[in-house]
Amino acid sequence: MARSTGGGRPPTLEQVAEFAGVSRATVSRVINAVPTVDPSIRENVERAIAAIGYVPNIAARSLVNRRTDSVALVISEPGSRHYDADFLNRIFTDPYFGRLTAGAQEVLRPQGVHLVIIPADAPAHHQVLRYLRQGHVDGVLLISSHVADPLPRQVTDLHVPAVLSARPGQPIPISFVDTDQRAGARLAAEHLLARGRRRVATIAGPQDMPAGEDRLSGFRSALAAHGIHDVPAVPGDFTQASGEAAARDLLARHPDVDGLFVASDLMAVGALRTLAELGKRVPEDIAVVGFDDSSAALACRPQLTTIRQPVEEMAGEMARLLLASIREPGHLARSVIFNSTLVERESA
Amino acid sequence: MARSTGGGRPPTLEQVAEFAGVSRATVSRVINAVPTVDPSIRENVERAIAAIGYVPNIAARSLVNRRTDSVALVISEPGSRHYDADFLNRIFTDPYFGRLTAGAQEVLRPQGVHLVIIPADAPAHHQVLRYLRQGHVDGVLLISSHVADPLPRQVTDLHVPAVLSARPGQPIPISFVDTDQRAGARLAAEHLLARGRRRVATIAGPQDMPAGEDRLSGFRSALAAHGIHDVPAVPGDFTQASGEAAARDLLARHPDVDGLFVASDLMAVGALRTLAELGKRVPEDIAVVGFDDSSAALACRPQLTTIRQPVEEMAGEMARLLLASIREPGHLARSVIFNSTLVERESA
DNA sequence: GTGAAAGCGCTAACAC
DNA sequence: GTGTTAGCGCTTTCAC
Repeated sequence: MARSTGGGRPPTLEQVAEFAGVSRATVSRVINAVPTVDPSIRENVERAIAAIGYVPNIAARSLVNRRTDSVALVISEPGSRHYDADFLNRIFTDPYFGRLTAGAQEVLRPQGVHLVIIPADAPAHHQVLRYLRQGHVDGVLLISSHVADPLPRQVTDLHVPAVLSARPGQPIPISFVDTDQRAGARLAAEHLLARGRRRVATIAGPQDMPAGEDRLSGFRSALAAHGIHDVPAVPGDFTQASGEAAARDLLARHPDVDGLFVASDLMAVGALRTLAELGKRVPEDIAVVGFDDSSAALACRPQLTTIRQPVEEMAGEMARLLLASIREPGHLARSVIFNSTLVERESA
Repeated sequence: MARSTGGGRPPTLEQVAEFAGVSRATVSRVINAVPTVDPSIRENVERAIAAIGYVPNIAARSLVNRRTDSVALVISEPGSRHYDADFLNRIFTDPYFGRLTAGAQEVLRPQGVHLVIIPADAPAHHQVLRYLRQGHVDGVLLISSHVADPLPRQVTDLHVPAVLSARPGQPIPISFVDTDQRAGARLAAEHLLARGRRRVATIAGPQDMPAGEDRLSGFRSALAAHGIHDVPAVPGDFTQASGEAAARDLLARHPDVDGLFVASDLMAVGALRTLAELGKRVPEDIAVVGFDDSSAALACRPQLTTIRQPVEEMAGEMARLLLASIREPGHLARSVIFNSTLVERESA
């Protein structure tokens, strides 16, 4: 690490040893909390460390350890149709990623493991893979939601420990965490039916994402089980703007819809805006059910009835799985599926 | 780096040398693009690298180089009154950070420098400082907006190259980039006046942030220059929800306001929502000017007239300053101030 | 133009 | 319980 001031290099373990009048090995033991060190010597060394302001050099340490005590949260986007800026705007505009980060931090931080976030749109994939191969981090939490995203496979080919945030689009041997998306969509369908809605429709997610597919097919099959077979669907891309446009489109073609399932809260917020413009009352004229239970669900009017995914818990589990596979090489790929629940608020 | 599969360690430079029938030094020269290598040998070595799938071990390299070719974008939040989750929700809900990242990436990526994002709320400050001291990165782009944030000073004390995203709350010797906040606020004031508004008010930013202070004082002093001295102000915290509440508060106390300057677009979007609920037409009844020109300004109705900060360019400049101070140790702290401009849309 | 050799700062056997 | 020693994988003088 270059120092812009101070000229001198940072203190080394060697200097601490000299200062404390012990060997390097002993200092190393103190730093690594090896129990077999005489308490008085330990204390002596700790004083020396404090006096000198010593901090272990991570490069030297990880050269021998092969550990960096840090992991990356890589947010992948395979699409090439978006510019960098659009992608980043989407990330930093969707509360989902904040929840993910919070959940992961919760288990990583107490373990002293650093978390760094890396956005990876298609043009950056190469650089991100290089970052991972170079060994900057011990493992990766990979957020990838497109069926065609090549990154999950490329990351596993690197033999870097990794955990995926959702069922992989293609079958690859990698640990992942997910919710039962179809079951969540079924909850939404049944809630709308219970509210007496029969002319139901949906604003779906992108059909090139497993989550988008599953929520749509789950919704439809739940309705089919109740004899409702004709369910209009308009796809969005999980952004608020797309929800707004999709709702406009949907209502133009099916003005009599009285129940609406929207595959993400952000899109639902957009839909709510369109409905307000069209003079539709929610839930009286149209009941709306969202998906995620993100912060957006509470921030809008009326507040959204939605399908809650326990995102924080899921991210925590991802982190736990990752730590396990870092610490026990040879660890088998494992997957954990969470349940989603219906949160009833004002919109349905 | 632990490998979860494959058992074997990644190939080393030594193996490449053996494979190519040259010395380690030569392979190293090829990798580091040292010009004085015989072209045929170079090619030979490159073939060996490709055949073996060699990637330099970053720990070994940076142990001697003291470079990691990566920098951190640290987003700091000194407040202890917020939970982790609130902070992360704020970050991943405010388009500002995406623009910052995009702007920095634009200059870092072509240089082969990795960028990692690290959210740092108060309880994490200690861990982040440790991360920086350990030398995981060569420098840091520090996003800090609170006057009382101790992180900027702590980071400079580490002697890690750093660039701040705004004028530091306390004077410390650190490079920074900023816009002339007062001048921006003046543009807003003059625009409202030019629109014939005289009963103007403002929803200000937090007064413990220089940006919040400057936008308020700049707005007031511009109006004072035109003989308007009584300017109601209600503070928010730059979030949409706070803008909504502040507008409600403001209008309750000053129902006759006809011009409103809101210190961030996100708050302005919230204010717009309140105004709509109150049946106020924008801009007919109340003209509204935002600040930032974020993506939110375009996504709302009516679209926001706002003060544009060239955030991407600013972040790019931060990255350039940082690279300079990494590459030329002893580099003096430097600051760059950008101009803001008024973007006229529908709301004023 | 290329190779030999000496570290970079740390950890982990292995002796004592 | 502590010290000695041999590397970890790479870069970089310094000879040749």
